[in-house]
Amino acid sequence: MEIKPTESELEILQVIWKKGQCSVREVHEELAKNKDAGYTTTLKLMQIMHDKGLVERDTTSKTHLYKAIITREQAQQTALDKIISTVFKGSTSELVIQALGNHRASKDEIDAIKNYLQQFEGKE
Amino acid sequence: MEIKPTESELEILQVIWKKGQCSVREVHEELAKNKDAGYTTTLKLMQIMHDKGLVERDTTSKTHLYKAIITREQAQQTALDKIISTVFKGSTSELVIQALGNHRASKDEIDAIKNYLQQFEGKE
DNA sequence: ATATTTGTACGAAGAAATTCGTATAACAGA
DNA sequence: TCTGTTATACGAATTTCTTCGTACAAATAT
Repeated sequence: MEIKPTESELEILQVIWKKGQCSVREVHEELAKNKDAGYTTTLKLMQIMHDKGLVERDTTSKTHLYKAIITREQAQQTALDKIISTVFKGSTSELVIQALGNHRASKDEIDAIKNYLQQFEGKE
Repeated sequence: MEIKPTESELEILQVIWKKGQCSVREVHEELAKNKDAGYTTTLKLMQIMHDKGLVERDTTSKTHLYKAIITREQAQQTALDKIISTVFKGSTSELVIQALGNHRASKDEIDAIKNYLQQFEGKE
């Protein structure tokens, strides 16, 4: 099963992931902070996402509540796989280095990564 | 100036980046290995890319030769920026860790990264 | 009770990306 | 020369994504 949320769907998923569960209204309010689109646009997108199986919803009360089916990790993986193969020639390390180099990762971030890499020590 | 190649444009750019310069035919043959689309489709896409300023071309001979204007690094950066903001909550380290964790980077890749991180030692 | 607000459903317009057919020019070989 | 091949140009159909208007049901307030 192919799960590749579109750009707009990803914006919506972000809100749902953050809140855990929410109504169209909540998602819309959140998006409205940065974007400018009508309420029914958000509604329609969420309905489509439901059709596609990206989200599930609780329709017991009038205001439906949406939850994500696809996890943030899955979406991250899909996104990574795609760009690693399309722009990084399949090289994970190139991606990592480019990410660290141009995004000026903070000391904390660098530390987190160094720490993470520790676990590979034994395998060398 | 916004430079965001589409999915198909990226596939084409990959070939051009690899070969440095090439004809529509060459790009098409390369794409045909994995994909199944007509020659004129590739041609049309490359013409559009030219209109958009993603590629430049030498039209002195009958067979036009295309070169990339946008560099692989630019495309990498654009792609990274996008996914870091849309699925990684703005966190570069999360992206790095996810990339290392799920792509089973090889020992060589891990080494390359560790090596790269050395340069941050002084800053700690 | 009835008017207003708040919600879903859904068709369809609009925009962007992709695909392809056809016309036509340049070239190469018989 | 004329025939087949290889190119580009370009209009247009298709598909996918996004946006919005309108209809109508449910809840709320007056």
